[in-house]
Amino acid sequence: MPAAEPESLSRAEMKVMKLVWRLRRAAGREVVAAASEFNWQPSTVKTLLRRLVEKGHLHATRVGNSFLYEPVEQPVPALRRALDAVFEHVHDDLTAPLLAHLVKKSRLSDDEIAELRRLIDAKKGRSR
Amino acid sequence: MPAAEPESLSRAEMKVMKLVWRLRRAAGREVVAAASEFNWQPSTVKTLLRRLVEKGHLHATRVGNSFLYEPVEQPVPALRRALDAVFEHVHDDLTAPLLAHLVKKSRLSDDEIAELRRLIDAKKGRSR
DNA sequence: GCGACAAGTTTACATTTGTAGCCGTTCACC
DNA sequence: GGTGAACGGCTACAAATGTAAACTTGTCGC
Repeated sequence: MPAAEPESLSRAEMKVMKLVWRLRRAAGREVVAAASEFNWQPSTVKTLLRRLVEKGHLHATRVGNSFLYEPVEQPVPALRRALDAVFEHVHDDLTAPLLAHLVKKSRLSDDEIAELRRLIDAKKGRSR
Repeated sequence: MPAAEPESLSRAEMKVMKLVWRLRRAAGREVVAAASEFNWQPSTVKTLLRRLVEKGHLHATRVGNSFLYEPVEQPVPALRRALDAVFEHVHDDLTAPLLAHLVKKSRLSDDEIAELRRLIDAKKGRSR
């Protein structure tokens, strides 16, 4: 059987996932600290962490009296799905302006720029 | 005073907005028809349309016994915000793979490709 | 061993969201 | 002018979400 569709993340849950991804893995306390950025009370963060574990997005291992939380999924695939959702059901005509926007505001290294350019050139001729 | 932040769209509401954007403007009945794509009952669509009007995302004008719904905001700015939300709080390192993914799956015309390429080249040197 | 503190667990609760039924009004046609 | 099909309005309601206080328990220093 194929892996079950990952249960979808609410906005707040997504924010927590991003914190954990940024920390790569973290004790509850660290997530709470990082979440001060959103002005959330500790209990709020705890609730979100618990829900994320329930939904299978985080894996928690007991360490002493606290938990270490680790993302079950890596950020890139997860964010890719989130992006795909935005583009879903959107007419092709809108793709270019949106991509342009993202490219403009992105911060990329020269290598990344070169790679991206290669990808774009590869599309030529195969265009719509 | 600056325009109030547009109230955020729920997932279902976003789907309806995409339908209306696609139709450019539409009578309730047309949206209902288009929404068959999601297997929604007519009342469901009605509720969503009403909420979107309440939230100020759609403008409704009576025409005979029905309404004509028009998007208050154009799709590109709205979708841009949605995309920005995905990238928010995400480490720069992840940007390139995500952009690459989007570029790969995008369907672009040769002109659009050329334009995008110009944008990318413009970033060179100014990179991180 | 005891108390203070920290971490997790339980419970709470208003709001938003997803999903839809039913009712009243309005047209269009007979 | 009556009637039925359309259409919007009102109401509903369970589940998910955002937000957090209160409670419990484990731990570490004294």
